[in-house]
Amino acid sequence: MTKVRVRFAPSPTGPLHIGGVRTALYNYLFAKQMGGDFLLRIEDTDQTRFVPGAEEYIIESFKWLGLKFDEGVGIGGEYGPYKQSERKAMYKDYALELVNKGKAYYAFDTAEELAQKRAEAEAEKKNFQYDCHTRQSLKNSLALSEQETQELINSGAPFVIRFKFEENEQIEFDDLIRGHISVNSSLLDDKVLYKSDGMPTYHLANIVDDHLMLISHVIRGEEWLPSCPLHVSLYKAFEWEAPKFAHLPLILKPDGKGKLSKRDGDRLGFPVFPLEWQDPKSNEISSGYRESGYLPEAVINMLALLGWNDGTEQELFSLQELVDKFSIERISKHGAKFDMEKAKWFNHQYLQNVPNRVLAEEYLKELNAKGYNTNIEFVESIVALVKERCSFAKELWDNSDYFFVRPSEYAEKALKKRWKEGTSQRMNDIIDNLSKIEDNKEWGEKAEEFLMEYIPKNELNMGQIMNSIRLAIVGDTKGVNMVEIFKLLGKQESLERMKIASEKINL
RNA sequence: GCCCCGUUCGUCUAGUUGGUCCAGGACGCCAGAUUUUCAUUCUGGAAAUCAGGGGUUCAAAUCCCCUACGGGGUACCA
Repeated sequence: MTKVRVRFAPSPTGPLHIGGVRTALYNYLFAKQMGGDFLLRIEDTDQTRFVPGAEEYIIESFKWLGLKFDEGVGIGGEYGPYKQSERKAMYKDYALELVNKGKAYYAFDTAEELAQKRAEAEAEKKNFQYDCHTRQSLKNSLALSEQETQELINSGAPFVIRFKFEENEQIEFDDLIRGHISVNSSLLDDKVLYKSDGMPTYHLANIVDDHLMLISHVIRGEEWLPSCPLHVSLYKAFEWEAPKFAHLPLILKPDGKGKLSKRDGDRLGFPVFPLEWQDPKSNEISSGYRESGYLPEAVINMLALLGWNDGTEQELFSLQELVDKFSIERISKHGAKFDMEKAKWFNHQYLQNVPNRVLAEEYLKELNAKGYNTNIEFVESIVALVKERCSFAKELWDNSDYFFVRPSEYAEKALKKRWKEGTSQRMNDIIDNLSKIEDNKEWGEKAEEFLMEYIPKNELNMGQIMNSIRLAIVGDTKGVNMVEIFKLLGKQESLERMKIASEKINL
């Protein structure tokens, strides 16, 4: 059996779409499971759509995700170059080979002429197609005499080379996900293989490169399924063995219809791209998973499960587990709507596994940037307490700001519920009593002990008093266990805040 | 329009060769418990007449056909 070699082949026309990331991931998982190679090829045959920075973006994205290529752009390898623009010279010979074999032909119709044909057809609610029914009436080497053709070429007239589909032939192939597919060739149009600018189209380049690079499996998005019969026919025309095909379902937008687009992310508030991207022309910024606080492991896990599962109820998989358990047969056939709530849940799961120290170091930087001077041990103990209530590291602050700042105001709702007539006086009495506790490490426990005794003794309501204290110290009804707050804040600060509240609210 | 692919809870899906599926899990939602609060966590609940209609069969989410709907394609773009 030949070695498994798969490729991810994006075109550098902008940031990498999350659907593309999933395609790459599935390629990676399959390759690694089979002990094969995973290559990165850049398909930049359309020079008009080139976007500066896109290629670097793609490479950086995979670096962040932790998916390593074995071969390709940025790595090298013995089947290079891996950028199609650098392979430009070789494609023409292959196109000509097909012409010589009678499998392709020259076409001299200009873009304008074809556009007009299409417009005419559309006016009649029909569809113009360059195919076996129309090609004899168009300007090409099939309709023209050999001499006319030669003269046109010699005169330097621009031409393209088109694939010539045979008439009424069943083109059959098997898709690893969808099974057997059969299409009649008469329905297919004679796709351009070689453009007038001297570049191949995707169709030609991808077949030639996959063949030369010994690609064994083509795993790509469903949008390629309609042109797969052409690809299969090309392999046949070249008399090459075709790779196996697997066409992945698309990722759809969460609401409404259609495939997930760049706009949906910004509209619905979740990233569509792995990394933040600024469009070089419009300067428009699109958010990225990395910048939004997602962990790469969570993104990978989430994406892997969007259209695939291992048949058990397991949902959390490490990359290695995915490699071990992945199977193309278990990929679903239909598109999947992106679910941002589930994405969030995945991140929550993974965030809990990040060591407190690591999170604390990150958080400390954020605190320093905010102007708070503190130490790593203190931050680490805070992280340990509030981590589980966060889905993202950036939520740490909202869940623990009170450890660093005194409340500047008291939440209105909480105030109404937790601070009644006479509470200030009660608070003052409690402060007096707590002041008597020795200021050391045990002060928090001692304070609790005191309150557990004091509250019932004075026939007070436990919740009411504890929550008044919480309101005084935190400024809201949120926060971790009161004793933990006492401990971390220390006696002085805790009592100070209670005093301030008692004076400020004064009820 | 034409071609291709698809269609199980709101969402992601399980359901491999038809029977133990009056359809299971997860996210989300709702309720209860725990927590002196909020969040977390735990327990429970609602939630798909398996797109609809015809077959085949003793038996169909599972096989066949039709319809509807959804998606993709229909460029000298990938």
